[in-house]
Amino acid sequence: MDQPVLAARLDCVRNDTAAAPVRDLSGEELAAWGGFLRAHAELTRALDAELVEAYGLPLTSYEVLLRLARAPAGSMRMSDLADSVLLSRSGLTRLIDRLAKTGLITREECQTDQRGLLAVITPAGRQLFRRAGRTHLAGVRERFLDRLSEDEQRVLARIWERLLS
Amino acid sequence: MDQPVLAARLDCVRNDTAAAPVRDLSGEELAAWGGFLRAHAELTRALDAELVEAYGLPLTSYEVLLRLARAPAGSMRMSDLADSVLLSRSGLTRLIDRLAKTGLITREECQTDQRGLLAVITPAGRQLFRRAGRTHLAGVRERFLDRLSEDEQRVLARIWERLLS
DNA sequence: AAAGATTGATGGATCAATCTTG
DNA sequence: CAAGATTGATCCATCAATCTTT
Repeated sequence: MDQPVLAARLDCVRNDTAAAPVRDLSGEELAAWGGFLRAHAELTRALDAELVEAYGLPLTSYEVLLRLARAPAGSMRMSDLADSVLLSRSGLTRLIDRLAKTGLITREECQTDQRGLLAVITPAGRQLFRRAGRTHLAGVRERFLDRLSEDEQRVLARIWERLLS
Repeated sequence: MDQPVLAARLDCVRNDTAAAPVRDLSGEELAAWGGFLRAHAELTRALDAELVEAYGLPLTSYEVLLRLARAPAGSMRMSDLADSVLLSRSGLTRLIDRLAKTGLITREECQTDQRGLLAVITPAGRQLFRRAGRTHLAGVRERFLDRLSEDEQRVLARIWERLLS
């Protein structure tokens, strides 16, 4: 059908036969960066599989339940929720659709602003969250936290804070 | 249509009204783990967008070009390639389809084993890889490596190695 | 039968366009 | 018109089933 994207892009970058001034990653740099990518991939894959296996609940859905369970009145505006779980608006809309279909979440109108909608966690949602939380926390501890010293945890926290600022 | 997954799963975990013996994450633990997730999400999102914007080349495709460019003869078996970029077999098949359609990769039969196929990077693929590599490395340095001390890089490398073993 | 690769069905995410309310 | 949310089209990944070669 299409495929024009790459072809088009190739045209705009003609003629750079000049030498490449790119220093490759050093061994240490590669270990720091590549390991980061690989560790994330393996951890999230394992944790997601674990939750799906035990409760049919993917990791992203768990994150949504987590935010709502922590929020006052168990509810949040759709936009805020989307931001907090790093999902697009439309992505969250459809995720909430799914969670609502299984009764873990309901939608409520927002009193102060008729445009807004609230996602609210149901009692069933809270119950599943509590159970899944046990599994999930155990997994995070076993695969991640328990393999780090307190010192290393502090170093990591400092690093993430710097990267995200 | 269906939705039976969650409902079914809820049934199998009846009756755990007992107290939850789950200690929540401490502040430091949360910072180490949550920051890890968040940093990964933001970094890969930005790096992917950068490559797509400049070359129409998503990050996963770039990774494939990288592996092939480094491999002897610019070629790898489909299975090995799939493993090395952490993709399922079928996922890789379709990704190679796309890359072949734009001329960055070709498929070749494997001489020693008629079952196998080789993915081979083309000259056009190498050229795009070189260009995209500059962009990508610069991005990784700017957003990640340059914000870490050498010491921190070493600590990270040690941690990833431990997590992945 | 097992291994390598592909295909069909489906899940889950995105962007762009749209609808409603402020 | 701007903001909140949803819908339509599409992209990218997975699992399960299949086909070929060993």
